[in-house]
Amino acid sequence: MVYKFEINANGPYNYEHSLAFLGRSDKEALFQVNAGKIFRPYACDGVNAMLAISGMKNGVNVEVSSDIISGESLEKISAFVTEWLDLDRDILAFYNMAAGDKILAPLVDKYQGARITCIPDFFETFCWAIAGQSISLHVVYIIKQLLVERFGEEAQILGKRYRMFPTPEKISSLDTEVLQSVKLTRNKAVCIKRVAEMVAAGEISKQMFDGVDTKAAVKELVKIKGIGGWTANYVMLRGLRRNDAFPLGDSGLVNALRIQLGLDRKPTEKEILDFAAGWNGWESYATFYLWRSLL
DNA sequence: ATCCAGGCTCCTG
DNA sequence: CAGGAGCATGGA
Repeated sequence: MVYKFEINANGPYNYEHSLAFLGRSDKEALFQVNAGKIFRPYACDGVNAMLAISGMKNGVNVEVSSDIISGESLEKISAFVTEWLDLDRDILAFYNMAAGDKILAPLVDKYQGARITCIPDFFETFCWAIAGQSISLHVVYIIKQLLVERFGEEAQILGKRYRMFPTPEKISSLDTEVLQSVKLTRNKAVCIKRVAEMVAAGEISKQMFDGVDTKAAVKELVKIKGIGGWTANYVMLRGLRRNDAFPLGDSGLVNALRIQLGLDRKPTEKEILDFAAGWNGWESYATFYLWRSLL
């Protein structure tokens, strides 16, 4: 059966920007972009379905194909898509701030309606961020593919088999040597295993950071060996959907700024903080729009 | 070949 | 405390 519903974004939204970001790699393991539609196998709490997402004015259409599905499950799927594409965030305040900023003004004009592509799964966010330290995006996609293929659980959807992102329980059960075999450095393998243990044991969770400001949350996360300022802020940005996460030193951020400002060298961290002085509270979206400028 | 990728730890002076 | 090597891998 196919169930259809719409999700309206909270404020400006242009689906084309979601497509551009989601379709940036042909190595993506968890979903597919094809002819303007996003196809994603979904398996959660015993509900298996294929999602087909397409754009509409200021929102998306979602088609859910599944053998059986409850209204409650459809609501969960709606919440999942909303979180993934960041459809519920009120971004008008960001636009108001950006309009007066010499770096951001042209970007919000050019990429009107672009929203951060978030990562709804808390553990997956960590894996992506940790794996992505100091290597090119291309290689992170390869690592993600290996993680999913080798350690992800299978889900049966409409007669076909798909693999989901590995659970923290599964990853925590692996020897670090095994984890290293998916092109992770030893430190990254140890760190991912540790985070897997912590998530599986409930020592860290999204809910735990409810009401905790971003700087304090970052301070907690960097206590974990292998997680530094960049990784913690990245998790805050894409996983916990904070407005004010700022992955300083991020190579994409640095390069985008260099290009936007026409510099013949990379801006220093001090200079970046200076540029960002007026972004107060919207560093996440500022960073994402700069990333968007590199696609 | 050499350098750099959406970094972090550890060691040195 | 700043500075630099080492880590894994693939692309330019």
